[in-house]
Amino acid sequence: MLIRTPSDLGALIREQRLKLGLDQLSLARKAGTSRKWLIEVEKGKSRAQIGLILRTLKALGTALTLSDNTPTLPRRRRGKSATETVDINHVLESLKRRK
Amino acid sequence: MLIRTPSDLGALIREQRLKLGLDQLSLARKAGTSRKWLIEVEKGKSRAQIGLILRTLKALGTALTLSDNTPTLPRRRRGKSATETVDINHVLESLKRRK
DNA sequence: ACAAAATGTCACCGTTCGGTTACAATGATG
DNA sequence: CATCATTGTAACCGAACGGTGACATTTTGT
Repeated sequence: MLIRTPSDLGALIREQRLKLGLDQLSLARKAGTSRKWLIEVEKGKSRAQIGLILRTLKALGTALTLSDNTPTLPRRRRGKSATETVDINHVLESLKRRK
Repeated sequence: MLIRTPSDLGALIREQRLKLGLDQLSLARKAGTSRKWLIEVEKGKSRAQIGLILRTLKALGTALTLSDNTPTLPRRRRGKSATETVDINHVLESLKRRK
């Protein structure tokens, strides 16, 4: 998934945190930040510092890569097109959050 | 290439800027930042704001993606489950811990 | 070598940061 | 219901932010 806005990033951080079964305090400690900061970042804080962000991603076992956005020709998937995957974590997350 | 530190990011931004034949002032204007800020970012400023970073990357025609480095599970045979990347036991474990 | 362009450095300054601490709200479990 | 864990909110405050504009240095082209 492409990260184009701070909100995208916050959502992914939260998603990954929950995927690992960490609460905010645990992750904040692991990343060397404060829980307050993590809360704001997960909400999409646009002025958060890149250094803390990268430390947090590292604590989550992830890293960023740069994707060239130059218009590419549509590419055909190899094999069955049914390889479109379902994000089971996302599904479970949605179920948990239903009111 | 993986972006693990602010210096990694700065180097990539500079590289991409030069690749496009832009000078610092042009890119700064395009991204809605100042030249001073861009200079510091290209040098690896760790406290640069994520929002400005993302605007800059957009102006460069790029975006970020998240690469998951969590230890992967043993490979399975090719076929449907070959694309499965979720450790269901881990997920359930996580859910239990939420009590 | 010279001029022009690009890059780097500096001081000023209002704004915002992020850690800390405490407390409230939400939610899951029994 | 009561209890506990998790998440969200608030005020305080020294430190750093990022824009501006001027100047210095380096690189580029002729």
